[in-house]
Formats: sequence, structure tokens, C-alpha cells
Amino acid sequence: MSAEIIPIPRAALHEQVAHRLRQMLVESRILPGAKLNERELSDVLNVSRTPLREAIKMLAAEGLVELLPNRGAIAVELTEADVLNTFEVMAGLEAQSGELAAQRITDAELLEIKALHFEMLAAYTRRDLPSYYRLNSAIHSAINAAAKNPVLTATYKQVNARLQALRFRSNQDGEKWKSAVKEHELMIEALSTRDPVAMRAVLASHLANKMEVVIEQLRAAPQVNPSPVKA
Amino acid sequence: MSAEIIPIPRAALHEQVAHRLRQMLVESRILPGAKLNERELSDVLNVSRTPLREAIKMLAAEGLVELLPNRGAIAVELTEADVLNTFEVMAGLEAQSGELAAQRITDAELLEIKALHFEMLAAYTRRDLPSYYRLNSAIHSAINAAAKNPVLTATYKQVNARLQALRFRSNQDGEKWKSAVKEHELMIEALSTRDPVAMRAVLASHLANKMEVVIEQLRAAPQVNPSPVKA
DNA sequence: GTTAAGATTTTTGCATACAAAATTCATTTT
DNA sequence: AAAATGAATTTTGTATGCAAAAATCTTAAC
Repeated sequence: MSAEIIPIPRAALHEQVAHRLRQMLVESRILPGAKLNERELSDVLNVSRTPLREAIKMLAAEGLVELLPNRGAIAVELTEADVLNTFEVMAGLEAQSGELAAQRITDAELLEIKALHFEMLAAYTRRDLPSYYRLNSAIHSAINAAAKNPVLTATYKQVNARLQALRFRSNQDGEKWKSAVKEHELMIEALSTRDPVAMRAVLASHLANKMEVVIEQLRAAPQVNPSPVKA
Repeated sequence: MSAEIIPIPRAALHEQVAHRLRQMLVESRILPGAKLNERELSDVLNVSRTPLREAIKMLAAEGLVELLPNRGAIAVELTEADVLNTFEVMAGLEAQSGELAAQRITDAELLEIKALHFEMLAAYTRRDLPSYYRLNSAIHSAINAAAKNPVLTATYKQVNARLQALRFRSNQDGEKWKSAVKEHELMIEALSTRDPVAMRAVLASHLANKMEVVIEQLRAAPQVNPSPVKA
């Protein structure tokens, strides 16, 4: 009857705020190019500006927002060149993850990835896009984890975060989707035979294809910007 | 006759603070594991705790300091495993930089790298370690720049920053040093012939060797910690 | 003499307050 | 009516203040 507010949340306020802002950016609840108004956000998140500003600075270091001197922060807006460059780096990181995973994966990890793969096939068969994305992402994370390099994992996560907002809205095309699934089959194969070279190759091309899909979509629907035209 | 204080510094205080802290960490003026006392640092840097804390949060996102809940921040202390993992990622990033640079380098860029290479040879011949390091670093940066991928550059810089403190104090051994110079010759060769495969290979092994040097030094002089033994 | 418990001090974390810059709006001028 | 100037408001940036947690020191007990 007394405590409506949860008394538990003894866990770094600026961390919580950073987490929630990250979510809002990835889910495009804050659109690319949009200003992060401190007063507004501190109202919504129910915290003072101090931890909010600290969180924003963290996101800036992560490359999710851009700081404009004396003008606050805006959600990063990726040009086509930015997307290309980011995917290029992601391809390198994924390729290395795959190469290392092929060398270091345990039998148990491999089995789990195979299980996820079958789940993903089920989602593909049903054309259940949300499930497909979730499982696809889980598989890539599992491969990354199998590489047994926390620094690689952290770097991967950080770079990947910038692309999440794009992927969220990118619908797969029929043929491209089929190829992606086929590439996943090859991954399983390469992992099973512990073939680092094959693994690197398939992941590099897999990412290249993913990039093409995203770029295409980007060109089809160029700007989601509420372009500030007067009246 | 009036203004002693520079009226120019209209350039984001927290940025300046972050920059200076980064320097202090890289130059080991703040030792690994050392606590970052806010009051003390805000006195030294002559700023209030607010921008200081914002800067610390940025460094945390960059992986240069670790945040301990309710206990502030400490300079990251890399275990041998951390160093190994970080070098592994760096090797991947350098290899990719090299591969892309071989494909995209301009004649002018190549000439500049060759010039830096000769300067480095001069420093090597004189056994002028500081100059050698500076030029070595400049060459690697130039190769990275030739890859024409700002995202790769940013990622590279961030991961590399964590190792700078180690490199600063790592003295090259005679034989290893010679090999490193030899590898640089191979780089120039691969760049000149625009051979991405060779470039990837030489940079990967170059980084592997660099890692060995650092790991050896680390094992020789395990802790620089002023171990807090009473009396 | 060592350990443990409690009180004091220090330090961190968050909120608020104030100053400077940027933006917006109204007014005036051409 | 459009543009430009200037005042008012909003917003960011920094400093300070206060509360809670951690660290340290003191004192007491065994």
C-alpha cells in the first residue's frame, strides 16, 4: 500500500539510462538525426540530467550518438558510405570470429548452434521474420562466443549496434533470403569439419550479401527523416 | 596586456578532460589498477567533478577504465589473457587494414609510407627507440588511412589504445627487432605490388610477433604495481 | 597483542542551481 | 511583405550541494 516505486534498483543509474537509450536508438524510437533533448529525456526516464548526460557520453564513445558542441547530441545518421564502411568492418570481425570459432568450438557449442539452425529453418519455412531475425542473431552471437575472445566479442557488439536500427526494418527479399539460409548451411558444415579457412570465406561473403540487402533497402526508402520543411 | 588566460578554448571541457586522461593512462602516469580519485583529479585538471565524471564514462566505454559500482573507476589492468585477446583482435584489424590498403592506396600515399620507412630505418640504425616507435606507429597509421575506411580507423584506434601503455615500456630485443624491420620491408613490397593477400599475411604475422615481444616483457617484469604492503 | 565492532571521515552518486550559448519569437525597418 | 535586428526563452554546459555508500580510524573486548 505504500511503495509503488521499486526499491530494488540499486544498479548504477547511468548504466540503466545508457541501456534504455541504446534500446530506443536500436528500435528507432529515437530516429537517426533526431536531437536528444536532455530535459525531455530526463522527464521520460525519470532521472536528473546528470546521469543522463553521463549515459549520453557513453553512447557517444560507442558511436551511437554524435556530440555537437554546445548543441547537445543527435542520434547518428548513417550515410550510405557509413553503412558500407561499417559492414566492411563487421565482415572482418565476423570472418575472424568464424575462423577462430572453427578452431576453438566445443562439441556442446556446435550442437547448440545446430539446434538453433534447425529452429531458424523452421522460422524460415513459416516466413516468420521476427523469429528468423532473433535466431539468426543468436547463431551469430554463438559463433562469436565460440571464438573465445571477449575483446572480439565486445568490439563486435559495439560495431554491430550501429547497424541494428537498419536491420530492424530491412525485409528480406525472397531470393536473397534463400541464399542467406544456404550460407548458414555452409557455416554449419565448416564448423563441423573445423575448417577455419572455409569458415572465414563463408562469413565474409555472408556479410557482403547482408550488406547488399541493407543497401538496396536503403536506396528504396532513402530517408525516414521528417524533413524540416516549413509549413 | 590584459588577457593572460587564453580566451579561445571554446572546445568542450569534457572532451579536453577525456583527452588528458587518455594521455595520462597511455603514459602510465596513472598506473594500471590505480583508482581515479575524482576530487584529486578535478583539482589537478582544474575542473569540477561533473565534466570529469563525463570524461571518465567515455573512457569506460572505450575500455580504458573500469567502473566499479559505488567505488569509482580504476585504470584497466590487463591480464596476460587480456593482452593476448586484444592483440588477436588488433591482428585482425591490421590484417584487414593492410588488405584494403593494398587495394586502395594511392601513389602519393605509397611514396609517403616509403619515406617514413626510410626514416624508420635511420632510427633503427641509430637504435633510437623513441623515434623508431614514433615512425613505426606513423607507418601503421598511414597504412590504416590508406584503407579509406573511417570506421575501421576508429575501431583500430580504440582497441590499440588499450595496448599503448604496454608498448610504451616494451624494449625491443635485438633479434626480434631485426625481424620486425624485415617485416616492414615485406609490407612495402606488398603495398608496391598492390598484393592484398601478401599484405594480410605479413601484417598478421607482424602483429603475432609484436605480441610475443610484449608477452615476454610482461612475464619478465610481471607487476609494476606498488603493491600495497603495510610498512 | 590481535581482532572486532562502532564511529568518523572520505568518496561516490545523483540532484539542483547558475551561467553561457543557441534558438525562437516579436518587433521594427526598409 | 520580407528581411533584419534584438529581446525573451529555451537548452546546454559547468559548478555546487546533499545523501548514501565505502573506507578508515578509534576504541573496546578478548
